[in-house]
Amino acid sequence: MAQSAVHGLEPRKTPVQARSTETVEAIFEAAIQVLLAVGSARLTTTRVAARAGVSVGTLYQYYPNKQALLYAVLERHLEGIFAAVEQACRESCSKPLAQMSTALVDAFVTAKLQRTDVSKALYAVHADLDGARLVSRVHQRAERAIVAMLECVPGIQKDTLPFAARMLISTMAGTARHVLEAGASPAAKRDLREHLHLLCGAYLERLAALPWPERAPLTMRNATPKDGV
Amino acid sequence: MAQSAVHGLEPRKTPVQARSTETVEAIFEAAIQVLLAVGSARLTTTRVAARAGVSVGTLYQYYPNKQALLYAVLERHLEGIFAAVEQACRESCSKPLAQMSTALVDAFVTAKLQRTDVSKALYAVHADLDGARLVSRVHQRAERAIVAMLECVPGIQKDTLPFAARMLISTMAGTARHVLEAGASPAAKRDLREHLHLLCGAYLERLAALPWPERAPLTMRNATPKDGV
DNA sequence: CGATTAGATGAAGGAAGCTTCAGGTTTGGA
DNA sequence: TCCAAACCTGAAGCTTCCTTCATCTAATCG
Repeated sequence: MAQSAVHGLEPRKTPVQARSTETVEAIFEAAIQVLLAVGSARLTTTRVAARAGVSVGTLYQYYPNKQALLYAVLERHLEGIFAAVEQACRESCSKPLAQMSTALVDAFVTAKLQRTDVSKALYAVHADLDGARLVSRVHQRAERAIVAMLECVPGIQKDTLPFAARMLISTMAGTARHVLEAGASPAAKRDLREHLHLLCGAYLERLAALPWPERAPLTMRNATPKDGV
Repeated sequence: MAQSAVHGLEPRKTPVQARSTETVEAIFEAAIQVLLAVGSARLTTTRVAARAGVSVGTLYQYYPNKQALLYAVLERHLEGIFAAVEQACRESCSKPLAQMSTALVDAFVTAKLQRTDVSKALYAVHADLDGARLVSRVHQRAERAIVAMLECVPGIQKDTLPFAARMLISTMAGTARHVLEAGASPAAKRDLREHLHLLCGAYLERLAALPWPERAPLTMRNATPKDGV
């Protein structure tokens, strides 16, 4: 279950009896509810506890502090999304490039837009926590999966793949965020998916068609002036 | 100077004498300094005032509250970046598609990565303030500029342009954010620029090559199953 | 050179909310 | 049944920080 690699955010105590297992889950769900109801800025531990039907003290028995609680929520959310991405990558390994792209985009978009409200609310949490570290950890797994998938493409430049994977992830994340923060109308959701198909498809095909350089790959160490695409 | 369209964030008093003009600027700069020094979460009005060499009371004479101050900082930052983008669009109107893409990417990347530390620190501010509204206002201007530029491309589907422009902006913003939050090494900066050239170039060329549909544009109302890119 | 306006001060009020802990209740096994 | 461990309670301590305002100094003008 992906050990939290951040100090001070580990659960304080692990539930033993069934009663407390339910309590912990109730607190977790309540955190999401409160997030949706009043937003990240006005989310307080007391409010979360009240919503969960327990007292604050109980909350602090399982989460050492407010951050830890929010961290757990964010973590589960991200895990869900990138698990979907990883699976799509695994399943598309032997397929043609265009289908890889489509599968990747569809997996991400579907997962990310499943619970529009939650996705949106969690952007604020991400900032509070300095979620960058968590995000980068989760992204890294997705990145590896994408690289593994793309390595199956014949003739592709392998050394560009890690950064290309990061580009794909951050492009999908960035555009989705934009759509979410703008309200995520049904039309926008549809457009997002279709344009991402175009965008990622075109990018990957161009990457695959890139000529093999003699000595200087795309990520070159020796500075030569850039001239055009 | 782009009237702040958000209530309660307007300056409380406008400097009249030269002395106070300097004070206001000092406070503004101090806010950035403190942001870089201790981060958004630990930025307090007292700290900012101290760094500016004035007392808290003075700060509150010009900024009605802490948010207003941070809003001003974020606003100037975004204005700077998207002014560069707008200019690039204006200058590339008659050029070929590939050069449009390159100019757009270069303008954005150069502006955004100019002050890596500031860009990075402001992500937290964006969240505190619900900067989404501000961002969308600034993005809208950039979007219009991009659309105007792309409309010069012969044979391109005009009705896809607004969303395409949003895709370009949010792609650039998303990938840049990723690079910034990962530390923005020189290598990553270089890769970002070059991959954005590939990505945006490929996307735009594909958009331009899109066949004109009979009745159903890309944003179609009647659901037909998707089959491949 | 007064009078008036602009600008600056910073101690203190006050709100908000995280976290603790001393003491109660429930559970489950012996 | 009885006890120890698990679990729960919630008032209160404590910290942090935003914001105000009565008061003081500096600039400007007739």
